[in-house]
Amino acid sequence: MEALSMRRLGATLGVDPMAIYYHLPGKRALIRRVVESVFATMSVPEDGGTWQDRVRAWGAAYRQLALAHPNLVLQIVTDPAAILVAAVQANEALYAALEAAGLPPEAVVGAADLVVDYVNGFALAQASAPAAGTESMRSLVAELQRRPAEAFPVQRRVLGEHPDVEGRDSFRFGLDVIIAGIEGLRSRSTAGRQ
Amino acid sequence: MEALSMRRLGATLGVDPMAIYYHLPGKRALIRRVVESVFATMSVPEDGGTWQDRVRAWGAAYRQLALAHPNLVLQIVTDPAAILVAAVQANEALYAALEAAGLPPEAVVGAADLVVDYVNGFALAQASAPAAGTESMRSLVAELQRRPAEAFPVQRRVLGEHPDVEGRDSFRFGLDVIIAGIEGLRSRSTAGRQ
DNA sequence: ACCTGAACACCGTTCAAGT
DNA sequence: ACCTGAACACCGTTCAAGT
Repeated sequence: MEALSMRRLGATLGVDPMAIYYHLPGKRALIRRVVESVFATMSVPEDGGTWQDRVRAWGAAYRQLALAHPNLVLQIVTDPAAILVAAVQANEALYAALEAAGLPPEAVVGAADLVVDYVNGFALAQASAPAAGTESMRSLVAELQRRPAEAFPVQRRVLGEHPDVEGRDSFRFGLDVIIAGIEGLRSRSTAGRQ
Repeated sequence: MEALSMRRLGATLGVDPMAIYYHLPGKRALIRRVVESVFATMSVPEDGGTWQDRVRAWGAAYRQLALAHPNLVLQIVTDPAAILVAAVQANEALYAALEAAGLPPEAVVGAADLVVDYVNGFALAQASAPAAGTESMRSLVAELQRRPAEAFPVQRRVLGEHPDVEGRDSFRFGLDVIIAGIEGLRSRSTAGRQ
């Protein structure tokens, strides 16, 4: 996706590449516009279900968006202004779900950042995964085998014992662990039970 | 840090830029070598303390490395082969800590991926933060004010009520929530208590 | 074995000029 | 108001050639 160059864009528009500079101040501005319009696309079902389900729904929506537009996450994470645009657009539903969990404001912010950072990290790892599927599990094992036999014993042991990693959804797994952690926060911060 | 170009590297080595191609097959190979040598630098104290402390120590070490070499995380996450090199190097200590927590192998893998994805997401967000300090909190508020007043009500409310976000370490906060979530996994997967 | 230099096919961005 | 074209200062990589 260096396919998006000013010159190529100009070419596919059948226009002199430099015409773009009349409409936008530069390439970063172009990317910000793309980010903005893609995130306007992200629809996460408001309300309905527990706050846990709403966080999961948010995660699923973000992930779907990242899958539909690989490299986009990279562009976002690379440009402070794009981060802002994306964050403001996407965070609303997430904040709402976490507020519904009964968290105090600073915990809502902290928990939302955690979820966003995780989801971005996951999306990036997945975007540049060698082959889809086992999410680089096989290649990790292969890399280990290329190293001296006595190195990295724990990874060898754990990965040697690994059962079918095929069948599991590691995104969902991570998100569920995070949600469990947030549940702990909740009981710590609320006086009674709710 | 597009400062690392083959031509510039050649120049600072006082050598024809193309001489590099005799030693390495291309720029990606160069970056992989850099990643490899930087990660060889990452030292996380083996043993000592609870598994929770060891996970925190690992997180702190990774974070320090990311702070010392901003853009590096971006290069890693951008190149499948670099991911492998970095993962194999860094994951050993993390796997060891999670194994010590008494998790079954597939949970060790899942939890390690979660921690790594979070830490990468955090590092990337921080690397391109506009101004250090509040971690883009101020600019998020500013961005909100540039939008129509009726938009994004939840974010306005929560961020309006936010107390001193200055004083808190949001990396540590997120990591602790994750650790709490992993503790939940543990009690679910072990027969007795340990 | 190691380095050089010219060349190729690209970039983003500027600036003066055209309609 | 909107587009063009030449130019500038870069990229990564190839390939034949030098020592």
